Amino acid sequence: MGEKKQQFREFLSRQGLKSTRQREIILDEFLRGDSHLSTEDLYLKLRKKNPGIGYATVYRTLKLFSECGIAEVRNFGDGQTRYESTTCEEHHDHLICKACGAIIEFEDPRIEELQEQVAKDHGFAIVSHRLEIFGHCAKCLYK
Amino acid sequence: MGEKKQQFREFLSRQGLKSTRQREIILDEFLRGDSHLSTEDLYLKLRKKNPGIGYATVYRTLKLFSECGIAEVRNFGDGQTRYESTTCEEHHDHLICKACGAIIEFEDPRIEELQEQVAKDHGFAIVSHRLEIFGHCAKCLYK
DNA sequence: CCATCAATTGAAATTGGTTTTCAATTTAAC
DNA sequence: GTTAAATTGAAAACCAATTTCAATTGATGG
Repeated sequence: MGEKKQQFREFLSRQGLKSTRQREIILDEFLRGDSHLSTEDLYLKLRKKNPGIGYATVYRTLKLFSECGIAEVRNFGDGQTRYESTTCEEHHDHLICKACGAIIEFEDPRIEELQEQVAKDHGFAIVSHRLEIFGHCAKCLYK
Repeated sequence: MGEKKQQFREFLSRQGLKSTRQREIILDEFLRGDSHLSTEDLYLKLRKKNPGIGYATVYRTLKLFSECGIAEVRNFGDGQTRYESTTCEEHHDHLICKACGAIIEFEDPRIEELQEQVAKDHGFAIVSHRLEIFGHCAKCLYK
C-alpha cells in the first residue's frame, strides 16, 4: 500500500497542495477499510479514533483521492456516493443484491471486448464504463 | 401511444388513485418529449404551456409513471434523475458523451447473454442491470 | 344531480447528501 | 523563525427531491 501513499503525496506536491495530518489519517483509514465505502461510513469510522476530524474534510479528501487516481467514484442508486480504492488489477463490475445490499465484484474480459466493439460501431471512444447487475444473491435466494 | 395512457389509467384505478387534469397533461408531455428527460427539463417544458403546474406534482407524477411501468429511472451521475419512456423493444444500454452530453442507445444480446452467465456463476438471480459507457462521441472526436 | 369523502394539488417548508464560507490554524518555503 | 498560501472544522448554504398542509378536485353512492 506504500505506493498509494507515495502516489498521493506526489499528486499533492504536483498540485501545490499540502500534506497534512488529516489527509494522512484519512488515507490510512481508506486503504485499510472495505472497498465500496460510502463517505458517511468512512467518516464514522474515522470519528471513532479521531474525534476532531470534520465532515467537510472527509468529503474534500475523498474527492482528492479520486482526482489523484487512487480512488474511483461509485454510485449504486441509494443517494450515497461511494469511493472504491483502485487496484492494479483489471477493471471490474458489480453484482448488487437488492435484498441484503451485498456487493460482489466480477470481471469478464469478453464483456469488455464486446463493449469496445459496440463503441467502435458508433465511432465512440471509451473513457470509462460501468456495469451494474441488480438482483438477489445466492444467500438471499435460499433463505 | 394510446396504450401507454390506457396502462396508466388502469394503474391508477387499480391503486385507488384518481385521474386528474395534471396527470394527463404531464403524461402527454412525457410521451411527446425526448427520452432521457430530467425532471427539471420536463417541469420547464410543462410550465410554458401550463403555468399552474407545480414542481412537486411533476416529481410525484413521474414517480407514478415508474411504478406503473411506463417509465424507467436513469441516473447518469450528474445529480439529476432522468425518466425514460419504456418501449416495447429490447432492453438497451447507453453511450454517454462526456463532451456534449449526447446519449446514444444501443443493445447487444451477446452482452446480455454474458451477464446471465456471470450471474449464474455466482448463484445470482438478475432482476435488472445497467451498462453505461462514458467517453467521446464521433462528433466531438472530429472537431 | 348532488353530497360526501378520500385523493390531489401547489406553495412553502423540510430533508439529506454534499459543498461552500470564513476565521483560525497549520504547512512549506524562504 | 517569518511569511504567505493552503487547510481545517463548524456552521451556513446548496440543491434535488420529498413532505406538509390547507384548499381544491374527482369519484362514488345515494
